[in-house]
Amino acid sequence: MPEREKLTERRIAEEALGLIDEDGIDGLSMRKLGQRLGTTSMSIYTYFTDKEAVLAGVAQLILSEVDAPSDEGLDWREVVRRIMWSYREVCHRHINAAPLAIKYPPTTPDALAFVEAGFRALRRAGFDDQSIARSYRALAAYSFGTLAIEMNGYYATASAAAAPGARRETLHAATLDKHLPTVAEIRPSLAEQHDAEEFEYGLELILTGFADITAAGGS
Amino acid sequence: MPEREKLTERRIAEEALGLIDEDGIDGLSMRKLGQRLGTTSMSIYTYFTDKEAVLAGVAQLILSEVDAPSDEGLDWREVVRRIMWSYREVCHRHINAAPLAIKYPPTTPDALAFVEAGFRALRRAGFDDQSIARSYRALAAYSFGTLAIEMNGYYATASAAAAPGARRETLHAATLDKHLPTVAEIRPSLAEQHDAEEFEYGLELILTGFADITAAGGS
DNA sequence: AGGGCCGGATGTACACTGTACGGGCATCGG
DNA sequence: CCGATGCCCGTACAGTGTACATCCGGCCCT
Repeated sequence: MPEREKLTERRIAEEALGLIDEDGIDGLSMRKLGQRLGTTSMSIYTYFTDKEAVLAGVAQLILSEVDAPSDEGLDWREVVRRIMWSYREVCHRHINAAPLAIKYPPTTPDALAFVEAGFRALRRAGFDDQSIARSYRALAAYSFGTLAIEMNGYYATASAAAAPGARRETLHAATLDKHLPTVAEIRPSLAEQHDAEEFEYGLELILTGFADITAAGGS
Repeated sequence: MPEREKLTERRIAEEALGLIDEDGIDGLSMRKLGQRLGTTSMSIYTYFTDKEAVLAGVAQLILSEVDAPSDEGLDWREVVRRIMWSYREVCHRHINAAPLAIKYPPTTPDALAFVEAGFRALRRAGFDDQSIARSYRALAAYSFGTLAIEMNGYYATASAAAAPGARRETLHAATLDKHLPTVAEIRPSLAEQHDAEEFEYGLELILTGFADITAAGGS
């Protein structure tokens, strides 16, 4: 009831993000969102065509939180590093909403700010258009994948007793892992990985690869 | 009606996959699945605790389709290449179900077969446990991210008129892209990328990085 | 000032979802 | 022959997204 502020596309997305932060992405229903805004679910449809559109709006919101460093006097590598780490930080802070940042590309100016910053840095470093596009794609792929792994505790569930929901065929760790000896051997090393370290490892690996591009002379 | 075959965890997962292939992941409902199996929705709960468990089962199913090359006489790079390309091919063939392959790690022996093959190849090439875990993670991250990008036509929607579902604030391409000049410049290059080529580019980049690990002597 | 209008907000209704619960069934061990 | 034990299914319930019709409040035009 206190929420009698005027309804706004922005405000709706913010409140939706709050709800997702608390209850997860499936916990967001139009009715709950309407209630949280002090109205009903149908009011939202004045500003968004769909529930999907609301989700896309939430994605824009969190993407706009990513740092967009001005590249004055910064090595292009450093600019990319800052963007990537900031992206990761933002998605971890809104971990429940992270799938949205993966699914919906940045489209609004605010959400595109960090992309612009990255592109500009690469351009100043002498990358041609195609190399920039390529690098963007590789970096996006890497961060998406990293998030996907870090989210559901990928390796945690992987190490758990297999086939969690299946009622039959629970494979006994001891006996059946002898059909997959190497998997059994490596599992512990997977479990004890540190997310941040591994993220850095892969990121630097990619940056090194890019450096070779520029060394080879761009196009 | 013709479907009076005995109900089975496997058969349920297969039929669910078929339904997802046709109608997408949201098009799968327990009722439709039951009907397709010749029974009702509730019968499924004898074999799976949840709808989620069914989805995890579908994931195992498609993961088990990935090639698991025997590494006899193959360079480890070639083994990894085959696995990665096969993984990509399988996920593209079941493009609607691909998010499941990302969300649920392989747990059943069949689904783990390709992981075992990859691990074995790396081990024979002299990678220690930690390096194998690292490489697995990096490769998984890359393929997940690649899929995420290739799935929803990431760059296609990115290039489309912005904020598709929002009723207000459609940003006019010409005028507002002057606030994001570099983005505007690069967009065409993004649009004309070829998925397979870019996948190969990134994959080879990663493999080269791994080679440096082994050259440096493993640990 | 009065009347028309129109866009934002909402109430109701419908088709559909996942699944808890309780009963029916056939098969098998005693 | 009698239980009993899995498999199967029918019903019921709470909750979902949203189409559609309605309402209300402020603006413009005459």
